[in-house]
Amino acid sequence: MESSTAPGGRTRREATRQKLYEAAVTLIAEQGFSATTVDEIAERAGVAKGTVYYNFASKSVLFEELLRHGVGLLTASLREAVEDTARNGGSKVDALDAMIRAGLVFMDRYPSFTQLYVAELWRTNRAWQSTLMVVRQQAVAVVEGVLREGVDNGEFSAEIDVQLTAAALVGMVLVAALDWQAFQPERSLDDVHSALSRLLQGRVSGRP
Amino acid sequence: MESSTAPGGRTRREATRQKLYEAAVTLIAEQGFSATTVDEIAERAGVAKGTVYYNFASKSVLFEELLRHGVGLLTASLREAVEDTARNGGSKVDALDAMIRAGLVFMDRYPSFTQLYVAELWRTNRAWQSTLMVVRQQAVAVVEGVLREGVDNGEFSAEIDVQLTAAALVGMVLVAALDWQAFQPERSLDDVHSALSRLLQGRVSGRP
DNA sequence: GTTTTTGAACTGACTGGTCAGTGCAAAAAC
DNA sequence: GTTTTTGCACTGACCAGTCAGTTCAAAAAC
Repeated sequence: MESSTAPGGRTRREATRQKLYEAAVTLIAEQGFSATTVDEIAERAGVAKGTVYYNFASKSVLFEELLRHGVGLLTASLREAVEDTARNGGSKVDALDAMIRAGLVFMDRYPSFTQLYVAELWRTNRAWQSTLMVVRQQAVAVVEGVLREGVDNGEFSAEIDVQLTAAALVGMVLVAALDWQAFQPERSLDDVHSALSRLLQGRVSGRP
Repeated sequence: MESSTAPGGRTRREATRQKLYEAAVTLIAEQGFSATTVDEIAERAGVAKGTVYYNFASKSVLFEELLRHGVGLLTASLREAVEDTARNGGSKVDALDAMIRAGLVFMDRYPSFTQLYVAELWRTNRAWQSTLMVVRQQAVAVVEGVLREGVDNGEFSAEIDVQLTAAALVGMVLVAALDWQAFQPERSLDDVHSALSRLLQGRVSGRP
């Protein structure tokens, strides 16, 4: 049994799954999981309904794998940003700043995924609740790690609450990015980034 | 023929609507709008399904009025916080800090509403989209107002981006509060408040 | 020849919304 | 002060439509 590979090295099946992810992510971001029908997903992906069920056990499973896939990309991107600053001898604040930028870039590239993620994260009593917890923790842990290292090396106050501060930072970026997209999409990524940098470094009050 | 008033002076109808709001808010926060059935709402409120439609034109209308109701409470609370600090001769940073606290208190008291609001705010193509925009703006405008006044009186740097900064601040509080509730509910409100204060005032890096 | 996809038909559970009818307390009629 | 009327608030069985998931024979892709 050998899975034939398409030009890109992906199997045919993977290509189909990718199309289904892309179709599902925009539809679910717009309408929510329950309001999105499997027929719609299949139609937008340009495949037959039977194909959806050939590739995924159920609508929920498709969604769960989509979540894992997307957060995996984000986490990898955050980690890369941290490693880059470390390689260049940057401080921990630089690492946080690089992560803010990486987050903004991700949300700029995958706005639908971001919407969908925010919309589902704090729900309770849903089938994919545990999946969501796991992937969330993967991403937030990267931020927490940098904060902790900063505390250890004395760059950050020992009194900061790592967990809460990480959550607040993530929220800051998340909501600013969503507002940017929704209400002033003409702004550049650099604009948004510098506004958030300023806030991070406490340069809101006072001068320089 | 007079509309009978209950002990509190509220009409019977208003009492019923309140019960429906309360039932709807928790169910929709948990499951989302589409996944919540009118039958469920009626059952939890302890009324018949027909009563829902006697009091609201449709499921969507019930939801829209619920949104207006909830954000109205939040906005009032934020305004009050600002006025209190102004009365006591506080600075604009004090006003921001008071709003952070007011936001946390609100989210502590109405966690379900907060969940539901976040989950629906950035969706597109939904019936209540415009309602949501309006109420969001009411709330965010209070924050923007304080920032603008701070810039005018020189307390804040003239270079801050009022709109983006307001959004980021709101996001910071929102996400920190949701994470607090979801992942470490044992923490006190003061704990969370001081972590956010620290971040607001740029006391993360460095010492005191 | 094996894997994957197609597409249409079907099922059975569920859902938003409807509507004829009920209960009841205040008002009107007597 | 008793009887009758009024209309608001509520009820719950019912209906027409929708959707996730199944099935499968045939075709296409590899």
